[in-house]
Amino acid sequence: MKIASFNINGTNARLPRLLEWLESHKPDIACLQEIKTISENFPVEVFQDAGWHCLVHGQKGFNGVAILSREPSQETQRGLPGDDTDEQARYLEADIAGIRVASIYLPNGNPQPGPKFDYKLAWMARLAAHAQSLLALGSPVVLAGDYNVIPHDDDIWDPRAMREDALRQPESRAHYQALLWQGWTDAVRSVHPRGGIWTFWDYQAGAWPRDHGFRIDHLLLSPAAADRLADADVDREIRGAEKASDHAPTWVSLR
DNA sequence: ATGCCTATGCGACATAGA
Repeated sequence: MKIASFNINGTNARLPRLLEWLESHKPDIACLQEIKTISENFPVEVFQDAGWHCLVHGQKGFNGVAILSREPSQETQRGLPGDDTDEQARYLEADIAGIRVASIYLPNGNPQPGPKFDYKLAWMARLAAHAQSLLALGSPVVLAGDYNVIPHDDDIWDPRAMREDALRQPESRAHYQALLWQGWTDAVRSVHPRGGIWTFWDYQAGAWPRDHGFRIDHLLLSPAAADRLADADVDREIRGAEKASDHAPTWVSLR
């Protein structure tokens, strides 16, 4: 059972690349972020014709998450609980083949300090509260998404880079670490404990050819899911394609 | 010290991303 997280940076701009990756790398479940479209305009028929079940939580212009799966999905949550005034489409959750799976697009938080950074930290606190309730299920849960957090200095090509950025602030890292202390396993970190794995390369300044990347896309496993961990990695070659997203697909394989 | 790119929206530049 291969579960992937992929920030596609725009559905319509990425559709051919996305379909190629689904066909060639064969995830069973693909959690998508930044679909950048309202749900009505997500090309559900295209994916259904290719054999995928679709759940979509979109909004106009920005954000938006979706879950594609080979087996049928039962939606369990749309939008992150804890703030009825939050209208940003950043969380979608479903039961698929006996596994609870979430697609997460955590707020970027720049510029910091400021209201966007405050929103990010508040969102992470809400995520922690909901994640705690998911752990109480005792069943396999995978929280897959773009967390917009660089967890460690060895998760970036140069620890001095991004120093003032919301993605590597101590507060952002502390909220991420709090999730791990709840009992979640960072799948890629577990398989590659020495770091040096990137999931994002900026479009600017030749970041991809220079391999100036960092790791912000994560798959967190509940204990029952971590017991089944077989492998985890990044499909980094996808980043080198024409019209690629600035993120690469990141995945975990469960027994 | 700054901008470098890319995608979207009723668009001819602004906003957001990370």
